[in-house]
Amino acid sequence: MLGDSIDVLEFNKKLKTWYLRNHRKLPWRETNDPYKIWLSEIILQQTRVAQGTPYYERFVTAYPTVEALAGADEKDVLRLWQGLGYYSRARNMHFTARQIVAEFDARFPATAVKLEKLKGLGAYTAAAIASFAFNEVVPAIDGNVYRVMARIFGIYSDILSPAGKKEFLDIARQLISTSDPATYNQAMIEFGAIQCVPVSPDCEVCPFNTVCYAYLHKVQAALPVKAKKVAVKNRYLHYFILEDQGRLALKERTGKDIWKGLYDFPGIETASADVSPEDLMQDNILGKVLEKGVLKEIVKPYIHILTHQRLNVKFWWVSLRPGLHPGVSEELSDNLSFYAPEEVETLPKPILIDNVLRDERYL
DNA sequence: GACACGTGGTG
DNA sequence: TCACCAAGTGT
Repeated sequence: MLGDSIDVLEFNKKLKTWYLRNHRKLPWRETNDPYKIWLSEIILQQTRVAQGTPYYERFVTAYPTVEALAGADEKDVLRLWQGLGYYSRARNMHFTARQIVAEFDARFPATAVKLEKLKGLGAYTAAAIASFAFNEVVPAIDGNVYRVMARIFGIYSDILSPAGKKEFLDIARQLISTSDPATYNQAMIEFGAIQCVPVSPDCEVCPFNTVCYAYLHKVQAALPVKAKKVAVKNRYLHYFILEDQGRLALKERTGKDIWKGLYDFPGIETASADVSPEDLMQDNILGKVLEKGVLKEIVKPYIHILTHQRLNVKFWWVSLRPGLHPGVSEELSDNLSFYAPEEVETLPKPILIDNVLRDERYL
């Protein structure tokens, strides 16, 4: 399942050897105290070690135990957190400290499943605490681990999607050392943090460079895959429905834009929802034909949602006077042609175009 | 499942 | 300058 090229035992041996030789000494690695491990994990969420370490030291000094933290005022906790960002981490941590004292006699639950029920502890943090403090055999998969796994095993699943996460988790469960899960997890994280770094990793000194998929295929930069959260963009389109005795002018979309290969109407795009008469008349098909026909604004605006675009669309119906066709289409545009209703029905069109024609009782 | 949540570092 | 990111979680 991991691919025939990589043996689990061998992988673990190499990883552990690398870790014992290369890992950094970090204060929260010197303890098995679940409270301190928890503190460090919360602080390090989406936060660099260099930035979080001073906060960890201050918190341990100010609140050495979960009881001490539970006894603090929230505003003092937030004050100590000041500058770290993501302040809900501090509020949740304080809330959870009180819960642990009140409900669990100040003792941390010892399994990832139980830990994950606590506020501020998700899958990663729960697994990390269970593993580091209680030696539970459960993979702690953070951003570093996703990167390491994606590259070594050539996994292209989106690490931000639930399906992708499950895939990584399934593989990690096969991979984790059952004899020393804590070191395995620390090693995977540390390996990602200082060897298998996001940008320009030094693969020449990597112990896995004989088996690493990303190295062998030179796709380190492409892994892991994180689906881009492309902002939905607003676009404002104005379509002109040119009608010549029942026939409509349509053209095939050929560009790199949306709806390639489908047929729609001529039109313009504007920067905002507002369109001035100048916009409509200036350098476009409507300007050329308007004097030859009757313009009817279709007041109802259409909203059409694409994956990364929100189209705000207005239609303008232009009834051309008889006798213009043929000839008009050639004058207006190369690929613009007039089609009878039966033909319009047959042409492939965006559903938006189909909708407006049915709304207008044309189809 | 998308989005908000913070700050400082990096190319 | 600025997008992108760094040991994620809650809604």
